[in-house]
Amino acid sequence: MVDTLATDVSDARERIKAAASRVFSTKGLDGARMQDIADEARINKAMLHYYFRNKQQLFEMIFEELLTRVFSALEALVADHASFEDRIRAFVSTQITIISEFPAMPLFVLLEARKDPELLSRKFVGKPLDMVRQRFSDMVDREVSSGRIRPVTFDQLFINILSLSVYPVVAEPMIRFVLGMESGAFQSMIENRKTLVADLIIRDLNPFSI
Amino acid sequence: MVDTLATDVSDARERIKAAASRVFSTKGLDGARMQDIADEARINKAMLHYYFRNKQQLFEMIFEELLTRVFSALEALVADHASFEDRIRAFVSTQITIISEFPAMPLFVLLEARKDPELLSRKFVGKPLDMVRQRFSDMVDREVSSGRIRPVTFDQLFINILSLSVYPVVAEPMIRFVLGMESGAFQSMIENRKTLVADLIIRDLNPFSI
DNA sequence: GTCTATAGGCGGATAGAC
DNA sequence: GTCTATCCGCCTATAGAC
Repeated sequence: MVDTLATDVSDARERIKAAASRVFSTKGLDGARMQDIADEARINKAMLHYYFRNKQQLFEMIFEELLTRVFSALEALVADHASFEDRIRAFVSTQITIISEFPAMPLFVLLEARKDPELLSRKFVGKPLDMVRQRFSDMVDREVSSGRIRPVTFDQLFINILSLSVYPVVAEPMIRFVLGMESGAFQSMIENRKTLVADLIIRDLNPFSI
Repeated sequence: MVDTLATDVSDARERIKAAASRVFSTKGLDGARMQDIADEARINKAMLHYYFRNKQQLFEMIFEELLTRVFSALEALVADHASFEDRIRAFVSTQITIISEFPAMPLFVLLEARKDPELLSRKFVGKPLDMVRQRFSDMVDREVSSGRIRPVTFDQLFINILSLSVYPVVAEPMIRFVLGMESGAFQSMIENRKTLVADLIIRDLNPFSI
């Protein structure tokens, strides 16, 4: 076992990061207790400060790693040579899968980004985000000008896809409360959305719709 | 001035509630400082404890009032005698307007609801939520069976409307970062969505779409 | 590297004068 | 009702033994 990329659960450092992901993403930065993270990682509280100088530094590391995963999903939009439709289907499905793993993650990311508006740009300078956006934006424009989809702005299309994919997972407590859903029903509803959302988006882009 | 319903800003109690709304909804329950709320309300910290026994009680009052406003918007869905389409348009527009006033509110509502899963049901028992849902659900079913809209489940329709309306406002920091938007551009984009989202939903319900 | 014990401070809450 | 001063617990962080 010399796989340096694999997450080694026996490694304290990796256990801490996994524990911190869970605790931060459910309780937020302020609500999280170093003791909670230590317990979750089956480690002494003092060891947290041995591996990571302080809470803020631990948080920023987790923050960055979570977002890197999310952003890398964007590459499904430009990476391979699939059709426009298939790219959207892949993106929706990936996005829902990732968010489902840490459903509260967008909550704390957005809360912290609001408290510290520079956080995002501080952590993600020089990442290939602009390029991905540009390429997907161009792709949308090509589809529009060739008449394969109806005229839409890239921005609104992107926001629609993200909203329909991410929000339902994040808003689980509210949705289950308002619609009176059990946990199982909620989960299969989310599962359905991996295709349902893509269907909606594709249908909406059809140039021959009303 | 004997209007007991109007919010009297000279009344300390009302100033505190307004201040607490702002502070809680931007910093969350744990991140909010009683001192911040006191400053924002231009009042002494001790007075907070005079008017509201403790932080938790102040929080629960704000929580309940914010959610009551959101839920009451649901009544746009069933209240008057407008057409199905107009009800959806009214609901989308109202929802975006309310959320825009306290954009971070869903963040802290959802975060707290996750930390304390009983919170929602504890605070909202006996409210006319079930009735509104039932009436709107029936309405959807009638539209479907009469062939005026294509077959959809009420649940997924509701979730789509909510996601498209609420999430973009909530996710402002992320959207502006990824799409490189200035504050002004973002706001007019949101304003556009008041009709754009309704258009999308209505178009999607058309039984003669592809 | 691991752990115990403890420092140190922040922030919620209260006492008590006015 | 309003304010100052202060208490006290909780939680981050570190010192220091092993």
